[in-house]
Amino acid sequence: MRLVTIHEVARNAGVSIGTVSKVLNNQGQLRAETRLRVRAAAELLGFRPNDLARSLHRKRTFTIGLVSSDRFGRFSIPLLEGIEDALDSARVAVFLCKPTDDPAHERRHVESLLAKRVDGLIVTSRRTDPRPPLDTLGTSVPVIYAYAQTAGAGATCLLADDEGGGYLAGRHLVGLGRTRIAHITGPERFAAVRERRAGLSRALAGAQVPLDPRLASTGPWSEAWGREAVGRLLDAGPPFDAVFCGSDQIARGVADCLRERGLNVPDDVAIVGYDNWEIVAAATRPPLTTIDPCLHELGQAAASRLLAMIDGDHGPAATRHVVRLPCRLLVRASCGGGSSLKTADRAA
Amino acid sequence: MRLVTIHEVARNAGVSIGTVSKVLNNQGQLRAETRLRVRAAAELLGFRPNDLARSLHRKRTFTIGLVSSDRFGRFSIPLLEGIEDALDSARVAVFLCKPTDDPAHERRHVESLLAKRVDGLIVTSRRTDPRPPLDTLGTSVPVIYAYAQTAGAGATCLLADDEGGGYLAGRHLVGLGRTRIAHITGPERFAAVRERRAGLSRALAGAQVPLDPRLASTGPWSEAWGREAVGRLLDAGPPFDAVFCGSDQIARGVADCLRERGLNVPDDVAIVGYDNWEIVAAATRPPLTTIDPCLHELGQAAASRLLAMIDGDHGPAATRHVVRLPCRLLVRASCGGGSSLKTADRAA
DNA sequence: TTGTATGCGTTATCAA
DNA sequence: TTGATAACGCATACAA
Repeated sequence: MRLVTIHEVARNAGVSIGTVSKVLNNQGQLRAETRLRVRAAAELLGFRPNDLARSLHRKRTFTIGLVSSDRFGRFSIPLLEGIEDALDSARVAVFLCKPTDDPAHERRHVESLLAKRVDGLIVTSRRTDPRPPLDTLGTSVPVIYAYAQTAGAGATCLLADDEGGGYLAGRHLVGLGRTRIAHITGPERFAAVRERRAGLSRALAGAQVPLDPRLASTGPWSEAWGREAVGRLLDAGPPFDAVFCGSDQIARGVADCLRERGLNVPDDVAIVGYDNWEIVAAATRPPLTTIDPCLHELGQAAASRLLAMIDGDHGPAATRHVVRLPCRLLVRASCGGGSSLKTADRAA
Repeated sequence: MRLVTIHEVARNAGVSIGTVSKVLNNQGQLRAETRLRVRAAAELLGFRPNDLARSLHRKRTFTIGLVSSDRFGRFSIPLLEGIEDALDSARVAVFLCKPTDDPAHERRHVESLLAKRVDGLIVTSRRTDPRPPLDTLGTSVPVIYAYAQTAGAGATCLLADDEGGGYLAGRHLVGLGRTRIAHITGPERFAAVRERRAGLSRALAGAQVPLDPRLASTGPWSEAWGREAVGRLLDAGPPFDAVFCGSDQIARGVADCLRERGLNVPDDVAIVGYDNWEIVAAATRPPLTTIDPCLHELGQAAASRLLAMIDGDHGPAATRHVVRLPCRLLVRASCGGGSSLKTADRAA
């Protein structure tokens, strides 16, 4: 597949390659007729410039690398789409790297991306807990952590505001008049678990609603855990009129168990989930009011920021820089009140 | 971030760039001592060859482009991972393109990928129904369709064997002694729906078990549809002792409804799902026996095949070439029998 | 055994 | 207004 070069266009148009280059890049002072002739030739021959040669000369490739620790999961998709969204309008392409938690493997990937002279790197993860800093092998490529965090100095990290998310959920529930709020969530070791709880606490404290520790339980991120935990509360715990769940999956388990025990959601118990994992949240009976971490926006923000860094705006240079992006409350039916499908509310 | 070039390595080692190149590529006849010295210099300076320059010279970039119609979905993830898997060992990187169903947009993406001189293209989709052929803009880059299909001549398409999947499900159910098998699936317009049904029919026919048309219903790909459809059958249909579902989501709805109506799965009714969407299939009560379309393997196969095409093996040249990859039956608890978690069975 | 020179496909700087 | 020509960073045939 021998591709046509600028030389052939030049010959065909009866000009020099310099002229062709100028025409194609809209530069210099050229006769209009010449421009037309060159364009015609390029069109005719199906000329498409070679970005390799181009990038070799300019100092940019208009590509970036995406390296993920952990594996791809459902969180990756909105993130990815957000990233592509922002990058696409800037006409930059992204190299995808199969995620892995093996440092040696990651290193090889970075090596390869660097060899391809990517303009920047985005690091993503499934978890929001700190990971070791990405080894950029002595280079100074701009790096941004999206939905990932590292303890390294000078790192720019974009995260969802878990504390704010917890706050939104709590405020919504107390606003609805609920006062006995249970909290069923994931393993304590997740930063997200602790932060969301902090947000919930803040909201309840602000409304003088107590947070009963007997109504809080941590366990696996699963439906089964949601069923089990709420079942235990029903059997042996103090009464409650709402449950804030650590994930939509847990919330789903909670909703199923409550229904099977003859309780009505939201009349007897209101539920707020987390993640806005559409396919689960919308299929739950009743559909879940949930906290949307806005991963698409997070991806966009990360990409935009990276582009800015590439363009020389190194921001607060060499300063650790963690940004928390606001979550959104998405109201469905599981809390009653607004049966409006898309009422949104931003964190303070 | 001025990167060190081969010239600086040469100067540092006191040799010419030609010598450096030879050392780094293990070519020519060089004194061992020279090799060592050059390697040391390269190491010291942190030299990493510029793939752009390299690719400009060789006729390969060791990159491929992934273009998807439709949007990313959960099917994309295993497919993607499979692709990366195979590509990674061949040290080729992949450009990801934000999926879209807009032809103009797609064209722009291809344009950009071609400019970057990708060695090949993989087209993926969410649906298995034919899509318009990818416009490669007059070039002859190798293209392969993975979990996607096109009517164009000379296209190589890799698909999951839906007919075989339906057959596996049917054979499993009749093997378990079920004789009144319902089929609740997605919209008729999906090729996958029709083919899986064909496979089911073949299996039942082979066992002289009738396929009662009153027990077949098509509708949306949703849990709600699963509940509704099986509910209707319970209310007004002929009796049945098994349900083959078009997706794990539908199967989940079916399982939930049956349980709520007081029926036991698998004792009263056995269920086979489709997709092996782990997070749904495993969380269902009881966990779903399901057909795994083996998307990871499909991705791997597509990538390997593309690599072969790139290496000059154009296969049955200019011949339409559709390959169906076998599905796998994954036994969990929803059919009873094997409570073994991972019994696998390949399609004939 | 090593160095020189040319090409890969562009862009950009000068001359003309 | 246009045309040579030198980078860009590397590979390689050929010369030394």
